Amino acid sequence: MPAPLETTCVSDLDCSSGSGDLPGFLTDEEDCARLPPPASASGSPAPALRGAPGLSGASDVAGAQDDEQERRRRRGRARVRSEALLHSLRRSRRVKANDRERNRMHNLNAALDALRSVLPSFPDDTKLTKIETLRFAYNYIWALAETLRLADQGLPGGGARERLLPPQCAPCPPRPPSPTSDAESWGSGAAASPCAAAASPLSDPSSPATSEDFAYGPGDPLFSFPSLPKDLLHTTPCFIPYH
DNA sequence: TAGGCCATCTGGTCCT
DNA sequence: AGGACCAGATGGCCTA
Repeated sequence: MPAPLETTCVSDLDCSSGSGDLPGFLTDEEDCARLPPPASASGSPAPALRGAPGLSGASDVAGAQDDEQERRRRRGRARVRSEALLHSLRRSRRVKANDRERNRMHNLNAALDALRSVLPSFPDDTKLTKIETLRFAYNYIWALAETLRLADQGLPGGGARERLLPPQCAPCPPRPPSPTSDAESWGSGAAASPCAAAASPLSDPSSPATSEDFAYGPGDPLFSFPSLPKDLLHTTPCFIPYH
């Protein structure tokens, strides 16, 4: 539970807390500065509290007490105004910050949607989660780069790119779900990761690709839905650092 | 009902 | 000083 907004200068003794940036009202500090020191502090009544001309005795004391009470009331009202303004100022800044943060996250989500739109689609239109989108994009880029590399090596038969990457297929062959957690598979490095074996669509990255290495798709038993997306994304290369 | 995913709020930190 | 970025907290929704 987030801590509630703080207020300052809540104590009668606290007249130094910063609220001086709020224009148009008497701050606590100013309020305190204008008031004479308390009688208890000086040991004698402040000069301003001394009797007005024509007053003496008990009425003199009563008048001083009234003045002190009035000053306390004014100081209290000023403090309330100060705190209310400070609170509203903080509140408005917080609301603006929330708005910016919301907008920032919307932009981030829009970028993720744009990324999803350029990734190979699944037949059932399953929307990838955020983490799945990032993993899939990573794998997809890897597969495309690998495809280009193999094509540049002059894979026999021609049309290597078309054979390697059917348009409706995921870039990497799905594997049975890994028993290890994401954190384990992501945090242990590419080589040691259970994903490492699947990091390459080839059983051996150094060996030439065969059509079987990439031959999967809607006709492939491994290409079964709806389990594919999550299985694929849980078991395909996981090189994005996870912490 | 537990767990996953997500949106939002919030306070802290860094940068301009 | 204000904005961007980040991570933690929280609550809602959905699914197995």
